[in-house]
Amino acid sequence: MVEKAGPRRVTIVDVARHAQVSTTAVSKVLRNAYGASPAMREKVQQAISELGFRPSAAARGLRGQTYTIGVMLPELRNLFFADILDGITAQLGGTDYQVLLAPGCNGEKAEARVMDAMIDRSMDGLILIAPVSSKKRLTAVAHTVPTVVVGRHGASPAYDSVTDDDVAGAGLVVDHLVEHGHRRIAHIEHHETDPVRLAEMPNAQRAQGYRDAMRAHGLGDEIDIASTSYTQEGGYLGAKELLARPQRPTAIFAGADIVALGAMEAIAQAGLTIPGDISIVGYDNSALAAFAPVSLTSVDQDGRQMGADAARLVVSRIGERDRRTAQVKLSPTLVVRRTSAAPTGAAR
Amino acid sequence: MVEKAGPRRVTIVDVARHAQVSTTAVSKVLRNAYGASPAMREKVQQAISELGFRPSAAARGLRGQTYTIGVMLPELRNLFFADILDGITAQLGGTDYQVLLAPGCNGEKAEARVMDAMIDRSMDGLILIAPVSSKKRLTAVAHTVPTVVVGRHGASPAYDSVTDDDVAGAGLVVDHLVEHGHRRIAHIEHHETDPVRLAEMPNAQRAQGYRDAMRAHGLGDEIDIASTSYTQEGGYLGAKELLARPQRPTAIFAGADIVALGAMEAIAQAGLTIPGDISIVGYDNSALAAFAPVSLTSVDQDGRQMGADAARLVVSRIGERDRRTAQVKLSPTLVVRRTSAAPTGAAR
DNA sequence: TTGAAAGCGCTAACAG
DNA sequence: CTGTTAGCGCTTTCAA
Repeated sequence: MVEKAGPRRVTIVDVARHAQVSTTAVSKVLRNAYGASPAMREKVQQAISELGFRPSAAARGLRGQTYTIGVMLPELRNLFFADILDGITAQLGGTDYQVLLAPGCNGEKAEARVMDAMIDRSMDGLILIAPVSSKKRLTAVAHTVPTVVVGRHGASPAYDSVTDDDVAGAGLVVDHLVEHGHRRIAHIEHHETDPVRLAEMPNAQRAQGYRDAMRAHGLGDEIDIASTSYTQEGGYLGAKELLARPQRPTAIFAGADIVALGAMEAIAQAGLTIPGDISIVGYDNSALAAFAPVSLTSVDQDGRQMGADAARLVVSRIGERDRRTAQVKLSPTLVVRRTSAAPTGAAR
Repeated sequence: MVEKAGPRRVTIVDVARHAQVSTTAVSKVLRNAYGASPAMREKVQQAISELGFRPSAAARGLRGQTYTIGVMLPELRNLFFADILDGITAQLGGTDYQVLLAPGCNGEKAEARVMDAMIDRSMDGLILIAPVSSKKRLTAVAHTVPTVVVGRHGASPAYDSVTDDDVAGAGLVVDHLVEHGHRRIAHIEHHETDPVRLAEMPNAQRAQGYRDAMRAHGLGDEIDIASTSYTQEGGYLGAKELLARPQRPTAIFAGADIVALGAMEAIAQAGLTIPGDISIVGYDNSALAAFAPVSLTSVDQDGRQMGADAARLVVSRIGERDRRTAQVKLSPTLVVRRTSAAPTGAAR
């Protein structure tokens, strides 16, 4: 039998009556606010636990905070995002804040819908991970609610940002491959045309870092980019394209681990071996890259740290909305595994 | 410069004034409720879009619905859950409901915290994916808010449930391996002692299905189970244990894809090849299993369908809270890839 | 069909 | 330090 709806929820009024104090007192205890004697706190706490009272976030949201942080991320299948989330939840673990995330925010339209939904629900702060929305849109959102943007370059006066140095990361990859004697190093990038995003999105920065590093090594003529997307399919198609060149590359730098996986599929289909015939390096050092059967050389971004920084910043901004914005920039490292090695004589 | 907080949000009162009607009328239009003429609807809709009004979910939650469905799932790294989520969002795409999920709910304590958080936020319905909480707890939650439990066997009068036939899935695996001539087929299970969970959790059902199928093939004496956990590490340790047997198995049935990955690592470390020396089969057919370098034979559960069913049920229960509970049970299929084959003479 | 008015549970002025 | 009271933005009786 399903009950029609249990006994009415315990409210702050019930607690106040039970503790023989005013609702204000209860409210103050709830928020650890100033102006409540230890004795009063004690009494109220006891009443709260005796009645099993839990404050309604909806009601709180109408006046004050909801103690909710919204996290928007492009997709759940990218395991790197899970690291960021771990960092966020770890940082917020001891606080009263609850993290909620919205799935399926790929594309500008879906992002708008999600950001609106979070604002409608009176969330106290937003952490936007690798958003593709226009800067104008992000700025508008940040003016409405404390916001931290993760994984997008360029300082904003409206929101804090946490990024990894993608130019340096791409440089690490090229350096590593050149050290092993590679010269024909190709890159698979996420296609980008919008000028703002060309400057701000990590994918564009990685492509730029690749170009810079190639030139720094005197390999400007060898620059070869397949422009697809940061998906498994994009990696597959990009690698197909690169393998069809008259002189195929001896190494491919994929802009993301998932792209590297697609590329590995294409390479296997072409009957080539990794790293015998061709080396491949990814980006993100997601859990995937570490899996034994994959063992992908990749750039590590310390997603946990990025998440922790983002959480710290958003809480700080909730407390002080008009402090100047901060830009946190972390340094990547290269994790060498089995997919990269010196080119063989034949391929060379 | 960060603005102190933009101009006050547009409220239902502003809309009513602008459209020259009552707030009641606006509320009715918002909810598509009975009792508003087409002309009135028209006027109100226009005012809403002119002012860019968006209803506050916090305020709505105080009286009516919040149009929010909460999804709780054990972890983000299991890609199978992403499929379920896709099904949920696809099903809810056309409706007014917004899906929000809470990360990091591993363990009974974390689950309790998350379920409470969702109830505190007046969510209209909950979808709990593979929860480990006690049945009593789940029942209590379901009495408070419409709830659908996914991936847990056993009917409840309090909540609807969506499961996949795990006994049948395990049977498919054993059948497949036996057909290829395997006899020493081992299993890595998620350790379970709680009697209720032994009957309800998918992991226990899979182990049971494995035992049943082995006996059905007259291989009762060959039953060999390593009891660890459904994690990559659990797979690694489980495989190590199985490989150390005097007579090592020729095939391992891992209870989940992630477990299979850990096992593959242990197998590679032992200098054995897959499927030459040992076949391995996973469960979930997650995106991971399909990756070229992994190419894992696995049981497919159609997570999208499970998610869609769960979403449909929760919406239906929001509309009709005291209808009898439903149990949806889907049938799994086996996807054969490169990690399973006939045992070689030597190993046999 | 429409609107006035009374809350939902909580917070924040303000008074005592 | 404590309590009274007026809303927050919406939904929902209940009259008109």
